[in-house]
Amino acid sequence: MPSKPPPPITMDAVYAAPGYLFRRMQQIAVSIFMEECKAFDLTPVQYGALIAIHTHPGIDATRLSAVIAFDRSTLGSVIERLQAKDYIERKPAPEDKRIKLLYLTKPGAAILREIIPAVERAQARMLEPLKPTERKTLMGLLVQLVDLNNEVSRVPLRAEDALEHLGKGG
Amino acid sequence: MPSKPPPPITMDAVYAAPGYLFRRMQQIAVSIFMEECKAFDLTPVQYGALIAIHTHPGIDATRLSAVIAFDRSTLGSVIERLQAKDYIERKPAPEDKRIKLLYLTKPGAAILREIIPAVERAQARMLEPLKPTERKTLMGLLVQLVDLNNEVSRVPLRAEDALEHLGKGG
DNA sequence: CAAAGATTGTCAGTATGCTGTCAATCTCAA
DNA sequence: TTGAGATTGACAGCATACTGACAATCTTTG
Repeated sequence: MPSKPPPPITMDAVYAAPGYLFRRMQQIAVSIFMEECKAFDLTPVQYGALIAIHTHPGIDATRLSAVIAFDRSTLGSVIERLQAKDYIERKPAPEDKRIKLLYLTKPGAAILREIIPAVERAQARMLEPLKPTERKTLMGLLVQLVDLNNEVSRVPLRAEDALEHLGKGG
Repeated sequence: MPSKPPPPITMDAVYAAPGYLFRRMQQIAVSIFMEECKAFDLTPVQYGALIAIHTHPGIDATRLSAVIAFDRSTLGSVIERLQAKDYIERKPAPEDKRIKLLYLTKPGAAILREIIPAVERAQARMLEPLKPTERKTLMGLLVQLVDLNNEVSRVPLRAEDALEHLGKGG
């Protein structure tokens, strides 16, 4: 009794594989974002960081990395670039000498307000080829999938857990 | 008559945005791939390149970049690494001194055969949290979306067009 | 054939993304 | 209180990803 034959090695299998499709969509999404937002010189990641700092003023880098599902190491350089553009500032935490707290500057808050419509356009364009019902279905499935796979990638903390300290004393 | 109010600036909006979900899923997908394939020391991109060279022996770097939807610049270093591992070899094209043709070596073909089951496991794990019907729906929508957005990102050629030269001359 | 234009592989430069490590600092238990 | 362990930000190192530029080469056109 022969065991089942090995799967064929073809590109067609790759093109239909989840891994390929996710990589390709990410590629397309970044491309559309950069196109719509090119007037602002902000990357998707930098935008995400600004939004998170706006939502949680005084957050530290480690917690920020958890909130935007971003590696702690890489985030350092992202913060540097945002600081160089004068969009954020870092203040030492009084009660803990290790921590530096992150705040939006006035220009940071301003560019965030201005870029939002462009980001909305970008997000809409990514799904534009689909019918409205299909868009809802896709987004619903993706939210589920990301949520249920949440512990897989090395994000150290869930967003909620990461922000416990902001509740007390804020 | 006031125009519609500006959208609220919150992380919730980010978490439900296509751009965020695509980035997150790509992150998770790579993480799962690396986990399942860690015995082979191959990245998803290197795997894709090997598959493509296997499917199209004698392909050149530019066409390869089109086939796997990969930037021409980045592909240079990927090829270097695969060559350093002795998985591929490059031969100058006799009729065009600019071009170097890519071939799998014996070890390259061997590792490809061996890694396939691990890749299959990885691909399955990415969708595991969903029900079978939902997986099919999601993959169907993603194939559509990637296909219809194909010209957006800077991939220079469609896969089919990229391979015209391989038809003539066998 | 010669000049204009396109293609190929490569490089420099920037920005993610990851692992692993480290010193400084904080926390907690003995 | 002191020492073990955890946390924080920083760094080194590797691997994508992208833009733009370049010399070498090929193709097309006059």
